[in-house]
Amino acid sequence: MVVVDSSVCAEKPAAAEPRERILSAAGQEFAERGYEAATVRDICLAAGVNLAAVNYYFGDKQRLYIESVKHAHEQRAGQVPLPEWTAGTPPQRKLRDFVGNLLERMLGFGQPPWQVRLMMREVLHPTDACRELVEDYVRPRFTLLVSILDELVDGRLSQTELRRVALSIIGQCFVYRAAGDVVAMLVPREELESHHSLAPLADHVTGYALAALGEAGPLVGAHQRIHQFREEASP
Amino acid sequence: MVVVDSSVCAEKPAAAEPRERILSAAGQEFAERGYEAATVRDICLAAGVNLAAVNYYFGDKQRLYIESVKHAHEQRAGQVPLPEWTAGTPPQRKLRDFVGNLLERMLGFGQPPWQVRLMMREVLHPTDACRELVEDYVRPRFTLLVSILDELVDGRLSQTELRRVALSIIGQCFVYRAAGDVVAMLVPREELESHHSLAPLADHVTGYALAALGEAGPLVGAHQRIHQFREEASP
DNA sequence: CAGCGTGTTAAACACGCGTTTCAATCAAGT
DNA sequence: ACTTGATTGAAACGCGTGTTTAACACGCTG
Repeated sequence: MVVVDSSVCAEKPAAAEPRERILSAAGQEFAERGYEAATVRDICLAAGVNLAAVNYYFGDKQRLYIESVKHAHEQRAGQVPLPEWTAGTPPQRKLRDFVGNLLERMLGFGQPPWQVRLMMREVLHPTDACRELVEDYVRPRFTLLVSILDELVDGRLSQTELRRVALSIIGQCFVYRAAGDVVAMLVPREELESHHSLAPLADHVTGYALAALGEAGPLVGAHQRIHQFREEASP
Repeated sequence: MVVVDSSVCAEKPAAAEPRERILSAAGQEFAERGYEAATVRDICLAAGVNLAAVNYYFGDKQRLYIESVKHAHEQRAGQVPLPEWTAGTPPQRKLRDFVGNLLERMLGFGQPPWQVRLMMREVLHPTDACRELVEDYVRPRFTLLVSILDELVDGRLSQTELRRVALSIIGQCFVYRAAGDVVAMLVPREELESHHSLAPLADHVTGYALAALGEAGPLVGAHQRIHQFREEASP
């Protein structure tokens, strides 16, 4: 009967602690087992709170799920901000930065892996609560990528074609995260590391795109060429 | 207590009917709702059989799931066979055929969409039962693609680089199926059709790869160029 | 101190699930 | 026609789930 919204908790940082713990535990459980298979009991056990807490703070399981997805996204969003570009930054460099940024967020080095996994579930089977997440978060990034590509080809491709190229770039990054387990079965063990480390992947995807767009030489025999667009000391 | 295996049903085509119906209904339910959310009751209701039938034919829910995944795969496998190539077929043509074939299987035109959706779930979260599916089915295709690419660049790329390119190609096709709903949110309504129809997509992916590998001109201003590699009358 | 709201706890509830049971039915074999 | 085994039918059983309840502990206010 007691209605609790986030603004109340923002005023009381001491009381916000169990709420945070529940959100974190719920995110992990939902990401690992899926919505149906994850149980409120396990979540509360992992969070170290009583079974009734989830109902007290969130009302029911579904609203807990929605909040945990948002929570995971908000944590992720601030962690890997886009680099700052000056007016003179060449589009090739922007593209490399964007791809590196995208891969860093998707493969999530040094960050808890369940956050992305949770969002991947939403991508595969969107729920009402998270369509807004696409609007607020995914679309701006997508639009940015399209504009970078537009600058790169200097208006020589239509918007339709630009979107296709953008989806090609995203798809190449996407497959490593979404189908990561299958990828791990397909490539030799010793090669896996290079397939899942950031810089070689980003170089490959960027070089692949630049070559396809005629903004760089073909991939064949051009292994090191795009290194000029890479910042050496990554943050 | 009664053990029933498929060989027995193969001898009695009349008795094989309910088994097939259950498999089909189960595949649909599992694909739509996921393993946990799908209920045996709904499956039996949709199949028009009694609740006890699933236990009689398959033992329990898990074995029904495994069998339904295999069943969906086997149906799919025979439906879209790879085209026959002669010794003189150029690798560009092979690549275009392969990509078209991959997209046709993934986007599944004119075929029940739940079969692919079911397998997508497995790709995202592989279960024990379906790792063999990767070995028997995915790996041969992947190896074939790598060999086509190898023939295309005539040994000028290492196996590691070839695998990366292969994954890039697969990723581009993959994203349209796995993240199809999100893609639908990102591109304008009227453009959706062209993004989800086979020939333009296959042309784009193939052209993108050929351009990146230096086997064709860049995408910019080369809209129609790869049509020479496309068979006009697709089966 | 009494009153009250906030947070927490343990126990219980109602429901839907996978699974089992057992009798009824059907199709041959002899 | 009777027997036998395979198949189907309806009902029930446990069990685990999400959710609710009511009692309790604490801190603050008047």
